[in-house]
Amino acid sequence: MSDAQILVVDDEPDILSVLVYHLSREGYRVTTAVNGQGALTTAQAEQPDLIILDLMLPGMDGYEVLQRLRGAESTSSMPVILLTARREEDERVKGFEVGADDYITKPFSARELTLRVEALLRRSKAEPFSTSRRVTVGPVVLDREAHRAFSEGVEVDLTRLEYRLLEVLLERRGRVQTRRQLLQAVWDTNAAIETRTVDMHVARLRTKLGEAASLIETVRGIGYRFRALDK
Amino acid sequence: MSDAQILVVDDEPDILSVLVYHLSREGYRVTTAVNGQGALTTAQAEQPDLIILDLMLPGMDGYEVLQRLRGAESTSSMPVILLTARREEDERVKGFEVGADDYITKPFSARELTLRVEALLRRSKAEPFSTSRRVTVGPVVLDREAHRAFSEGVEVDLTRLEYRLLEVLLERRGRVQTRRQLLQAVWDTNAAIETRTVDMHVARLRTKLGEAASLIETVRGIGYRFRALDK
DNA sequence: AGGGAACGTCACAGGTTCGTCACGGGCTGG
DNA sequence: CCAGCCCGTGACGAACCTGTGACGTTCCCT
Repeated sequence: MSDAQILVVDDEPDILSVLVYHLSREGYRVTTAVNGQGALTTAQAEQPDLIILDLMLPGMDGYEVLQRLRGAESTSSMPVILLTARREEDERVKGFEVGADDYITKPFSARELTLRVEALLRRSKAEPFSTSRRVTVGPVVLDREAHRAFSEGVEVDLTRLEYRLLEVLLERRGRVQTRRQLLQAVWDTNAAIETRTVDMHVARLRTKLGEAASLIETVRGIGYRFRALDK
Repeated sequence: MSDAQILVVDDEPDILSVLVYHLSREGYRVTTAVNGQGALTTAQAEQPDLIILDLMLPGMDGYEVLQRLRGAESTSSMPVILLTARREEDERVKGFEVGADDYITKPFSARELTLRVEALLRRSKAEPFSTSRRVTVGPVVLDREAHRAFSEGVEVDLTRLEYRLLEVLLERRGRVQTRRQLLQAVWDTNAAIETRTVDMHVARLRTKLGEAASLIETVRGIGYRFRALDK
């Protein structure tokens, strides 16, 4: 269904071949790398549309690869799915903070894999957010020029922080945002604020959004996510 | 679809050629410049309908180019799209304050590019404010030729600054204006004035406008906005 | 089912922002 | 030179915003 190119990074031959098999069968062009260094080089050279990255790699681990990807201009916005073992689940927070777009826990089913891949590719094709004057996500509309927000057609009166919080959640819709990430994005850099404060503002925002409140989903143990409603 | 002329300013040959290619394909006449000085000269000489300006330029950077464009009569109202590297969220604010109309972050897609170009050309084709002799927004009327203002049919006696402030707010109606932006627009270039002074003038203006005062909305923590009452 | 951790909600104090008043300096026209 | 109007600024109270502790509720794991 698609001719997108996907870079798969894993040092275990078994897993690698399973991934390649399923993705190829779905019609994706697949490139592989077996360590961090190779991943970085290939990402840079081939400019894939998506990267699937195992956390456990010999030498440079997945976090470091991800961090370096995010640091380089030409790869900073590439969608990345992290691949983790079940026992590494606690690590998810760390992964999201470094900039992962999604997670898959081993063992995974073929269906789960392709679902996530499709979702992420679809999203990255959506119109970019940062420069849009007017943003619409389901019943929620943001007029960034006027600095106004609407929910189901009616204007909602948001404070500065609430507005900014909504803006960030919309901009990264579909992706979980940890409390720390939200703090960093909404409150200016390293503010000395309790992460629980984020909860409070999410609650206030939800109240004001009315029916649309449920679009802000709580991801237990991690943070919050605005449900992606891509066409 | 259009025979508009676009000036593209970028010093990187790769990006420049990509831009030229896509824009030409859409039917635009494209002119190029590779540095700030050339951009200013060409903008002056060719009077393009739109300028796409990279922020990072050798010598004079994009901000300075933009500032000079805005300073010169013949180029002051040209629509400008800034081209920036990802990452710099802060730069966006700076850019808008200097007078950018839109932003595109690198890397960008062809679709994003043409969408923004079209949107901006469409917008600038709407009746330009600067040449209207008489402006009517709801109950407020500005006779720019006679330099007189009316609210609900009765003339209101405004001082020079009050008139200019109202003019700027009307010109950018619907959009939030920060105190700094208002200072820049109303008080000519970098006056050393407290931003709180703006509040005072808004207050005076509101008093004189009578019932229409509520059309000037306060956006807490940001600035002011004249409510948009389109036709 | 029980217990604990994570999350939602409430209330409130402190801080910030804004509207307004008052005042003085500066400019202008007579 | 004077009166009158503009205009910038400090002061202050009111309204609003916001961070936090406390407590209730939900969820998950064992």
